[in-house]
Amino acid sequence: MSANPAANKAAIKKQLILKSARQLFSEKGYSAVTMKDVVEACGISRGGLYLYFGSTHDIFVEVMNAEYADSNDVYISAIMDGTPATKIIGFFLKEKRKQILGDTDSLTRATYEFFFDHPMPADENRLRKDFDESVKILAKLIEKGIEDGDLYDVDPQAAARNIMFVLEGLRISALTMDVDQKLVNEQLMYIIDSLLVAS
Amino acid sequence: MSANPAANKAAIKKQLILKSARQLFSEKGYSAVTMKDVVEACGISRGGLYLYFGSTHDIFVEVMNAEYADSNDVYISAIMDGTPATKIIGFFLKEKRKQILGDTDSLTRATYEFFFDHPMPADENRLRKDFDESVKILAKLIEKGIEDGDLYDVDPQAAARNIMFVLEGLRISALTMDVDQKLVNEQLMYIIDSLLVAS
Amino acid sequence: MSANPAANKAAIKKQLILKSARQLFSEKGYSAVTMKDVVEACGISRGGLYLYFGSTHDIFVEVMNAEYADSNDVYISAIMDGTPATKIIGFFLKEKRKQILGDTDSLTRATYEFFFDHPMPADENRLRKDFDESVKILAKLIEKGIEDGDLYDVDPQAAARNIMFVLEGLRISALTMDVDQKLVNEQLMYIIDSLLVAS
Amino acid sequence: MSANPAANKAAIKKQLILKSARQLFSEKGYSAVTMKDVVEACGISRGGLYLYFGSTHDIFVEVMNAEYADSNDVYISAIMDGTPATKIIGFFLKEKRKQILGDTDSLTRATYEFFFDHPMPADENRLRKDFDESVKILAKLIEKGIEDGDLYDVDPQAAARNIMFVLEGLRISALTMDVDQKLVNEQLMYIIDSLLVAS
DNA sequence: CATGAATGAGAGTTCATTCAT
DNA sequence: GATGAATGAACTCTCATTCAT
Repeated sequence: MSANPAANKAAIKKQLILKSARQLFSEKGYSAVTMKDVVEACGISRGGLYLYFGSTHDIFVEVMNAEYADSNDVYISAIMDGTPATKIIGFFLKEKRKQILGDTDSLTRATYEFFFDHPMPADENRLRKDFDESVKILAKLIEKGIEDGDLYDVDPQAAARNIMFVLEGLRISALTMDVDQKLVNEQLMYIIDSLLVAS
Repeated sequence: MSANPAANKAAIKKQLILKSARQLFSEKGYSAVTMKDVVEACGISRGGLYLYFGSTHDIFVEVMNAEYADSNDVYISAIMDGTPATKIIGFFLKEKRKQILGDTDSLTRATYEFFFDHPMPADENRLRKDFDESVKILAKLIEKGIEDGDLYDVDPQAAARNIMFVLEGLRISALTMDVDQKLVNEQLMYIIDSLLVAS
Repeated sequence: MSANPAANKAAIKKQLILKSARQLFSEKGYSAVTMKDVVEACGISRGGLYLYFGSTHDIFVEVMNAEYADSNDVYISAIMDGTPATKIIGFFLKEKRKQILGDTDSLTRATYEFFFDHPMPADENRLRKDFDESVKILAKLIEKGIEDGDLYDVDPQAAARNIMFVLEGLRISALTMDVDQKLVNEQLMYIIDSLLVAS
Repeated sequence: MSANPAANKAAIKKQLILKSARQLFSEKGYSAVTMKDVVEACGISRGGLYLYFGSTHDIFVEVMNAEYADSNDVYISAIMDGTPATKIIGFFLKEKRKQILGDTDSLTRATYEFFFDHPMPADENRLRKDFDESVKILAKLIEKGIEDGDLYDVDPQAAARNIMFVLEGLRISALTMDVDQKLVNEQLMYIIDSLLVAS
């Protein structure tokens, strides 16, 4: 298929680097990872790495781009399928809960560190893009839920953002404050209770 | 006047170091600050710094301890004074808002970085202690507000934690996601609206 | 010619380092030699040295291993050749005498210092191994000398060790006590006189 | 008695320093001991130490002078008392044996290190002076032993030096080569056997 | 005299980055 | 393209030595 096998080989090598680097970033965060670490982790030569990436910054940008790729399509589909909005919101929160608690192997810490070091305006900011994407979907779900009479009549946008900020708060707290499962569960319950019309 | 002028002088020097270091931490975060940076910032000699602190870790711990000292007494007093709970909550949120937005000169980023590197159980964790302290006060205020008939009858503890997680979410987002004043305002409004009994 | 030129080059570099380091150790002893000294002595870069050796300890171990390599084979051969034991013992002592007196360029001091700092059990101890090796050969020579009727009938083992301790005593004394050639000669004579059957 | 109590106080302080320093030298050798070590060991002030000694070199010289003070008088007395020379030689060797094996708390290593760093001609050399002193006494004892018909008719001087070099060899070997009690005993026996006329 | 804070030189070590092969 | 040896800057930490009090 490929007209340029060499380019292909390069792409494969790049993927190898990114995979090893991702592992490192998830273990040590962003700033603690050195080019040397990456070289050792992927068994490539020192000079070789520089053919593909000039810095850990460049590597992380690509790792991050690969990471945050359209993981929200599933909720869109569910709406289309006619699944009740309340149920989908439940799924959504459960998914986020998993991310918050099972933080092994996640890039959360590295991503925060990266944006500490490289502040970026909202429209170029991967973290923000992801946040806004989730807000959009959540708002849509809440809107649907209100239409269905299952949820209180709140401002869907503001409510969605509110939920997302709580989740963001839980996420950073899980990384820094020894926040445990119980607290996360309580908050998810609280969120749902605030929205759900008592039946 | 002093019974021990030498100890006093040492204390003054320590304060000088802590002050310079605080500045650095607020500018560059925790892990980017080196002992060399501190030395240069406070104009003392290389070896001199080591007389007082053995590592940036040690310095930061002291900076942090000095920072998070009893900043919540004011709300307790206000309750005693008979100020309406709703009004105090307003003050409380306005204060947090200032911290979230005016993040120049704050240790937020450094503190997060520090706890990334040094995970600590809740009972030794300055960040968590501060969080819990705020929760306690907020819960008390909400309870009072409910008694006064100004607030909906929610679980004060969970509600307080919910608010704090939103604030925490706003805080990390302000540092990493280019979250602006408008969004913060919106969220504070949303919080208040969720609690306040329509008059 | 070489199947692995890169490894070869590395080996050459290592040899260069070891040669410069050996010079330093022989001049300054073991503990006074710093990594910086070695770097400057062999004209490579600071970081470069660390590619090959992690510490002066590591360097010295290799220097020492290279040094004390099978220097005693010659006596074995001589025995085989049928040279009289008494004559070989004479050679042996003359050789030791040269080492004791011409102590420029020797590792004696550095070796002593090294074992001061790194006490090692007999079976891992290069110095001891060398000592024991010499004892073995000397004992064999003495045994032969007794058989030939040239030497008194002493315990060859104990006598060999006795000679070696005298030599060791002369060695440390030459380094620390300004022991001169005359004294060394006297002692070698004394040793020989003690063994040799008067003809 | 003292006309100058101040000078006395100074002398006491000096003794305190020397005592602490001696301990250090016996533990860590000569060159590893720093002025800082001494300051900490004797609880004196940093500047205070410099009032008495300008360097570890100066301290060690005094420690050494105090150490090697006329410890051989006892043998002289014994000769006068009419104790048989052979018996006194036995005592002498037993004493040396104790020094060689029980090397805790001894300055042997430090002394060797010191003379590595500061080679000194025989007539200013404490170690050599001590050696020669022992030789003198031993020679006298051997001479007496020969007169008494207990010892073979050897050159007392050379024999005495021979014994001393064996002892010196055992001493350095005990420090560097894991030489044990058995070997030391063997050598002392060998020495005695070489001298003693079979009865 | 005595103190101990302060200085600054110097050693160890790690890595980003380059470059000859 | 790919390699990995080599460089040198940067940082950590320790001490001998001085000096104001």
